[in-house]
Amino acid sequence: MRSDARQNRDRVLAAAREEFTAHGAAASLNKIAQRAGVGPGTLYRHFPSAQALLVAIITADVAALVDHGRELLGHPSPGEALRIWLRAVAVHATAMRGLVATELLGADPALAECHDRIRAVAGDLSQRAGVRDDVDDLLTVVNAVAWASERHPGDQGRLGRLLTLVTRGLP
Amino acid sequence: MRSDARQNRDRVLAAAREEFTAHGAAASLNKIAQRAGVGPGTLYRHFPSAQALLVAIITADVAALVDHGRELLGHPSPGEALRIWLRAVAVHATAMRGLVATELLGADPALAECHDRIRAVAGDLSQRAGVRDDVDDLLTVVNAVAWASERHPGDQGRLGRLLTLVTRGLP
DNA sequence: TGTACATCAGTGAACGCGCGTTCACTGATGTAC
DNA sequence: TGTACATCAGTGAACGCGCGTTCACTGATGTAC
Repeated sequence: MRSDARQNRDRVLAAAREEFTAHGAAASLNKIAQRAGVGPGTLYRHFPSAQALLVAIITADVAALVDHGRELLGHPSPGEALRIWLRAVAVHATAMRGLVATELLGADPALAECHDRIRAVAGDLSQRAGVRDDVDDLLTVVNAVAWASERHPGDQGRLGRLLTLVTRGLP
Repeated sequence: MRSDARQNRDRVLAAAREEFTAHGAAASLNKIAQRAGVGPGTLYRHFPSAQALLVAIITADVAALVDHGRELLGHPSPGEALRIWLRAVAVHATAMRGLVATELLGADPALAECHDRIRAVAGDLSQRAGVRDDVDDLLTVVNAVAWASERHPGDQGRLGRLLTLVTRGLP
């Protein structure tokens, strides 16, 4: 890839991250291009749709999350490891303003793979901690709580309290 | 109020309920008017903004919810009463596609009153059940779970499972 | 190292679209007699 | 009961707006010599 192209691609990705964080699903592609300092055509050259943009952002986040989870498999306290990782998942979800699961992200195969990778790690950590709940249910609750706590940006401790509330029933 | 005006107002409200349920915050006022069989001007005559529409819908729902909660104060099992009512809250939230807390519903005083009334009932039921968590946190979690389970319409039992998961730590 | 040029990325005005919203006009309602 | 009329609700074409998206054109890059 040509050097200017890579640079613009990176700038678009950074701008998209900011816009999605600020406006969630209501983010505008024209504004992302404007914020990145490129024409709308340039954005489309790199990402044919808003979904493609999101996929690129989320794929990177998920890779980091999966690595983190794998490391936590060696944590001395399995229950604690699960809680730490679920919190990291929540923070990731928060950064995208609940977009993780919005309609925008319908049927993209790359996202399905992201989901599978997250679920696999969640499954490993859960099993090690002796949790018997459905892994999807657990992740859904964590995402839901993340989404909810985003909407009270003034209340810093809320995410922590909500996570404590919902994970209190775990072993 | 003139009889035709009341009839149209009711039809707009019914149409709005359907559109908000189907499309959440992305519902279109023009489409609501169309569905109700009135011109857009008629909608505006009754409700000057989307927020006014939502306030009218939610106020009615909340009144029913509060009545239900008051009745449950006489339930023989306080813990069970709280669970039943939280489930009703979740179902109400589900009907509005997570709109209950969207930006659309910013600073309307009528909504603040709705919130206060819900919180009061939640507080009474919680106290009776010996729950020591912050009432707002509890309601937030329930709303979050409702929001999350909406997005899996195929999975009927999900809402119940999620509620069980998050209320398992309660007395 | 210097230059010519093919390639491909970037540009941004312009398009069609559906949105929220308005307002001059029409018409139904309900009242006064 | 019947009629005239004032009131106010309903209409819907039209407006401006910002959106996603396109495409003919410009210009930067990197390579071949």
